[in-house]
Amino acid sequence: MTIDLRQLRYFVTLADTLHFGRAATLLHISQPPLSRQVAALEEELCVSLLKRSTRLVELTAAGRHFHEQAKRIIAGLDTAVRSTQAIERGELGVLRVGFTMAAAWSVLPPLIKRYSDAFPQADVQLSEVLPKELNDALMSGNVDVGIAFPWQRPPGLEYLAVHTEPLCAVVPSDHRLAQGDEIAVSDLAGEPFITFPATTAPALHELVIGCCREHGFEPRIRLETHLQQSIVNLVAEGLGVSLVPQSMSKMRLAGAKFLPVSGTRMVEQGVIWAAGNDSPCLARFLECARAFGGLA
Amino acid sequence: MTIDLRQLRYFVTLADTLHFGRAATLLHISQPPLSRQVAALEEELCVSLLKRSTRLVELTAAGRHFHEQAKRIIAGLDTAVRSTQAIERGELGVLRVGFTMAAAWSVLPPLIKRYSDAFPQADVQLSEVLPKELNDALMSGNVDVGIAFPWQRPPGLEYLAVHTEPLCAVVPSDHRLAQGDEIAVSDLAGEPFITFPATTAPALHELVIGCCREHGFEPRIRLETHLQQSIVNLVAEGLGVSLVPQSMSKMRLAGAKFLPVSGTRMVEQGVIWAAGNDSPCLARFLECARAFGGLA
DNA sequence: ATAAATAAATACGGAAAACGTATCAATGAC
DNA sequence: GTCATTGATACGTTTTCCGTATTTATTTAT
Repeated sequence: MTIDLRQLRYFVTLADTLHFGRAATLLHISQPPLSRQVAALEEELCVSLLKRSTRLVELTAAGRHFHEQAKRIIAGLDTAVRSTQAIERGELGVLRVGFTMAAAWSVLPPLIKRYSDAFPQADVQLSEVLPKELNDALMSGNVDVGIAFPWQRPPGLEYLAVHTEPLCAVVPSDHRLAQGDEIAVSDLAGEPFITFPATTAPALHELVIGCCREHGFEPRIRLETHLQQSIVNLVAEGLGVSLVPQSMSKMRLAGAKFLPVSGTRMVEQGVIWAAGNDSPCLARFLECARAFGGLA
Repeated sequence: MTIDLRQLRYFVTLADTLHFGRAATLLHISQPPLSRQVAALEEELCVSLLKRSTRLVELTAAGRHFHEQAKRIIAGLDTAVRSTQAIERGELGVLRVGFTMAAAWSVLPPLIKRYSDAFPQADVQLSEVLPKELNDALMSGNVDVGIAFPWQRPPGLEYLAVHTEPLCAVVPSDHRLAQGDEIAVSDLAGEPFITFPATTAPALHELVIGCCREHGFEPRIRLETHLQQSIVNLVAEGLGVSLVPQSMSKMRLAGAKFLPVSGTRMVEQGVIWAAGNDSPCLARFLECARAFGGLA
């Protein structure tokens, strides 16, 4: 089958006008090639599509059907071209985002909103990943971009910081420190600590411990929990205190009080992606991330 | 947009194999034209579909999408070709059949069954028409073929007989004639007649009256009814007798008895169509009708 | 590190296809 | 009966496309 799209276009115009001369004019060709191409199409189909007389051209039943089909095919190609171009521009497609819980409380929502507003046709697939799993997910191509606290990243992964914030303390509401407004890190010396788990979030874990050591004491770690957000729950139960990213204070919970802390280290969140990933959606997302980081 | 189906076919094969040389072999061309056509396609789309190195060819995100779309378009053309050919052969399409009530009791069911069995994909649209309306419906193209008793037909309409049957008498069950098995037409002389209506079924009306006159009496017409099948109902109520096509005796009804009648005229049923109607479904149907008439 | 091999792109000459002008044939109007 | 209209056909020209040969780049093997 050697049917040509040109033959379909010619036939559709002819079927629309039912006049070889006028159809040829619309197609910006002369009449003879139109006659020939349509005849060739009928030959290839082994179907007579038109009933011709020198005075009148009309479609056969098969011609009417093929007219509809040809229009559908041409329109389908047109939409295929448009959608393909939209995909290359990154306006259409899928962006798989892997985020950590710490990011979910801070930078994730506004960043995703910015991107989704800019590219409403892109399909954003969010999935929570454990920090230690993020690198693998990025390298294997299971996610396009990670949003997380930076950690050791293997060659081939790029990083861009988009957000920094201080740590803050969270203490039980009936704790003596809960009376004041702002505390120092050293005020927490001797308190039982509930920390981010070293196994799944080693970066945040070390940040908190390093912050304490910088201020002259070794934190007494009482609990670690695999679910980061339950740190606040455990504090509210009176089991200890913790240092968490300030954005977690949005999680208002009876029994827990968040306090600003002077002189803490900063928590940084950023986007991580595979350098070899040429997904157009990723490129557009990174533009958003750069702009977002610029105004932070 | 001057995209060519050949370019789609070339691209699909290339995307399937991800190897210019092997794809060219599958397409029975050499490698350079394949490179050129694919490059031309990308040029026309303004989209890079493939990431090439001299060692490795892979699809971009846009290329993966266009691959799917191109396959869909090519498959769509293929089915369009097949269905168009099926339409020309008369295997697919619509056949609009206009039938009269007399035909519905005799020739219509087996003829339609024969046709539907032979062409199960054809869509048969049955509609009852009054005999006097049939010619107009055929000439205007509202129906493709009529099944009816033959009547005056204008030039441009063709007719083919497919079925003949005798008339039979229908009398009330308690009528004196209901005792015997077969009667003569003249036995009905003097009986009140219920006939086919002269206005809507003039041909059958005249057949019955002519049959009586042939046997030496003028029927005393008591009733005519626009609904032909109600003739039997009225006979069952004891209002009179009638001569109807024998096939109507399939309509078993308490109170009415059908009796063979010797020496009646024959009722003929046939198909009627417009000579200029080149519907392939009609052509196939007429072949069925000819075969059906041949074995009757 | 160098050489060989592999794969895609490019150059160029010839073949095939498509187009346009001119013409023919058929049909309907005056 | 003549003319105008319309689609098909003939033929020369232009364009496009293909195939062979070559180039370029990258990977593998020595």
